[in-house]
Amino acid sequence: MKRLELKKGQVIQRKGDLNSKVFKVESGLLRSYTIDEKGKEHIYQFGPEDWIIADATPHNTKSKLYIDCLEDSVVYQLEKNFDLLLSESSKISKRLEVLQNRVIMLMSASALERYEHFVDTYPSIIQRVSNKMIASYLGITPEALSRIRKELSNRK
Amino acid sequence: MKRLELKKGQVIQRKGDLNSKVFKVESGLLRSYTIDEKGKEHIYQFGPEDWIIADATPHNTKSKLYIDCLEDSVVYQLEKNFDLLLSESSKISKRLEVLQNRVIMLMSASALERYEHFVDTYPSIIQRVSNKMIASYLGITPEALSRIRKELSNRK
DNA sequence: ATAGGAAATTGATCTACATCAATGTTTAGC
DNA sequence: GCTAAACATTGATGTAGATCAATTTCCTAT
Repeated sequence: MKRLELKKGQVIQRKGDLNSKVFKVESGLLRSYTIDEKGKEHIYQFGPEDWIIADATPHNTKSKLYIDCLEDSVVYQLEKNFDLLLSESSKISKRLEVLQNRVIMLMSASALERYEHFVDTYPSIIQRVSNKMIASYLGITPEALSRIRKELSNRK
Repeated sequence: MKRLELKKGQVIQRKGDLNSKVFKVESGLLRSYTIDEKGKEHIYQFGPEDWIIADATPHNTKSKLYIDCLEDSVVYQLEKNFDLLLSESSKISKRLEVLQNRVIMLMSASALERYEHFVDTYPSIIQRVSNKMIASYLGITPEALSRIRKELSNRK
């Protein structure tokens, strides 16, 4: 269990890397994301303090996600030995819950609804990342997000 | 760990039920799904033999998913005591992997690409469920799926 | 075998969001 | 404090997939 002090912008895992690590965030903010064939980024998860960030592809196969730091961060790097992870069982069930909600939102909610849900669920993250990144997490373009935000501010 | 023999169509968990069970499929086929405000179904997961189906909302809160049987099935019902689940650690990592792929596909792939991916990944399920259900899993309408299938058959 | 109901298909139209392009506004480094 | 680059906003236009409606095909139960 290695302690890492990381700088904003630092990439700690690349798509295609052998996937054997799990990162536990002590402070700061990480994110995991993919880049598709058109070069577009899709943020899969934000990882603020106390969250776990990892690629879920099988142990020691090529990872599908990049992981980098959105803020200066301190993280613990664990070998992706599931025994360790499993000792954090409440974190796992939390993770499954978050993922389930994410899939349900992506399948059934409009971009506006997904944004409202995101704001309600992760109010602390909103302040810390760009709208471009929030758009990427929601699966929409920054332009679409800008219009949604305008629409919401007009309502009040 | 209770053994249940279930008939096709039987609903074993409803949205709003107290969520404390995990189902392990011995034979047959289950599915979990939500119903949105417009009454539209969105299939979250198929559960063929040897899969685990559960709602990931926290233990003993109201579940967000319905679970029912698409075929006559035999399942083991476990209390959602994560110790038990955790003893199945490879299943958990598999589940996380599947979920990760699902989110990535939903965010970044077209309906056609998602369908091709589904066919490649779950060839055995295609034969066993209606196109309507596959559409629901992919997050599209049956009409859209019908057009995609037509397009694919024309290519050959 | 047959009737009733679900599922699938097809066409016409609509709409949410993407894309492209231009302009304004922050932010970070020297 | 200035400059360059990244980010955000706005407008115009395009498009994938939704919706609605009408058949047609397939099941299932009697």
